[in-house]
Amino acid sequence: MPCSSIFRMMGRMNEHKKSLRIRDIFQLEPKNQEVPVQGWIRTRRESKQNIFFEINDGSTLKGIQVVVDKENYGDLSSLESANNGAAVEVQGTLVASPGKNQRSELLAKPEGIHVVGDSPQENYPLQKKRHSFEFLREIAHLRPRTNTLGAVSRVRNTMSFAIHRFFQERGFQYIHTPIITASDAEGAGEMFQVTTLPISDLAKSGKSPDYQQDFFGRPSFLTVSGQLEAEIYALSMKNVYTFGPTFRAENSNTSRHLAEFWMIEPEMAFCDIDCNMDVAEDFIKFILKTTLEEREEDMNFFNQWIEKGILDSLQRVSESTFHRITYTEAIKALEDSGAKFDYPVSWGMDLQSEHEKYLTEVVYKGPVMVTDYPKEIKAFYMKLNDDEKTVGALDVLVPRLGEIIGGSQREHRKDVLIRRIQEMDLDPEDYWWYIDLRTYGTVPHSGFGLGFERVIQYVTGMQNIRDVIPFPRTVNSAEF
RNA sequence: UCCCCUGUAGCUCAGUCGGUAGAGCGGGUGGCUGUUAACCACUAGGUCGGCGGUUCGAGUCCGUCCGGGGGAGCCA
Repeated sequence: MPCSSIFRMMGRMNEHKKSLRIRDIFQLEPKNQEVPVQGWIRTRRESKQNIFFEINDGSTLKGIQVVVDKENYGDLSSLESANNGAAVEVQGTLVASPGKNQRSELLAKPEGIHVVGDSPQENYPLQKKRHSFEFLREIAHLRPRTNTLGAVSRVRNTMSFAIHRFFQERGFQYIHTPIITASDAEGAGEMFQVTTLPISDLAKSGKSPDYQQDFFGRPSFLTVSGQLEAEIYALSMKNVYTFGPTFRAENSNTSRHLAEFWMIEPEMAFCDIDCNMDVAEDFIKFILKTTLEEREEDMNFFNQWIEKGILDSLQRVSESTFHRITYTEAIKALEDSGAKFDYPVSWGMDLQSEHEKYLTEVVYKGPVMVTDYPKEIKAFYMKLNDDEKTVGALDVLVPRLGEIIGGSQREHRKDVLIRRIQEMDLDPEDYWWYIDLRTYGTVPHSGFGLGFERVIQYVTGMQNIRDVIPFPRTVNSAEF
């Protein structure tokens, strides 16, 4: 181990004098040194001479084996409550393990195991076997103690930091865009209303609400996107990104939707659609590589138990060059394929998920970036192309998941922007500050958004989005 | 929101033609073993999601409500 790691580890030890994390202990050469451990018991097995515990503290997938030598331990009755789920502190010595499945293990010192909090076995819900994810969702307060949810949690943490690192290393500023917005015209889906008006009383009285009496003096909502605000900062900081919670009140109950999710939205000034694609491609590859490198144990677990072959698949994508095609070329490729689709292909339609999958999995066998969609099926703020028919939209499609990124070059020409707002039957007055940015120092700029949980699903292979966020909020579900 | 599936022991499920309930795991007890999803034996554990209907009789058939899952749409 390099000196720097040892110093870091000693630093951690001094901060938390009582124990090392199990991840750090596994890095040590076993030579009978004293090592304290704090964690929760995953399994207990007993033999004639020994009791074996596996202790997990969340720092690794596999816990450390603690061995009790029954003859020399002393009072064994204190271990009666050392059962699955119990919190324990262990004083032991680190020794090489004669067993097959671990390099080192902890030999408990006499009376060296202290049960801090016991765990009655009659009703402890977590058993030493596979549980359904549906069941685990009902015990979201205990599910991070399982192998899968623990691995998801560590991968999620690593990916969060990889995302920040990607942008920070490239000089992007992290911008905190507002959670509450008074604009209901962002057009990205149903919004949750935020109010301090006494709605129960209003309902009884039958009166309609007077929003001038509401907290902000006007209707307000939870944000569905930080993009418009991110554009403000991009037009002064050049490169910025947001990474925060986002809310959609859609009544959709699927394995890919949440009412509350985390979204990443970079926004770059002096950046056209090609520049946008460069950043998006580098971004995806960076996250994949970092996760594969830094979470090897967890990723092997997903590869074995959740989605066979996912390691190879992610590795390939992280080293590939993404295909770049226009919407028009995509439509032609689908038409020429001769494949039968539930939704027939024609220019002007939006690509359905079956089409996206066909493009990535059959036609190009890898990630595809599709640009220049018909203006009718995209938002008003996307830059109108010279053909007046298409806009500078960008979708990044990957095998297995489909669309992972949606973005565009933004319309930076004031007159065109106003015209597009009017064409969409929106009121330019509502966007006065957005238009103002096109009056003072406007510049071509671009950005994209991606749902953090979707990316975690893609990387882990987890089927249901509710299992990659600690506390999922969906229709009729906000327990915990 | 639409379509399909599903609800039986703490968990995962079986339950035939309508005749008052079964397995594995988990729990408890005992045994065996440097064990590792440990193993073996015994044992306890059920208002079959709720309500209503058909029937001599409903876990089983019908209606309805509630919960869960999958797919679609929409999206991230």
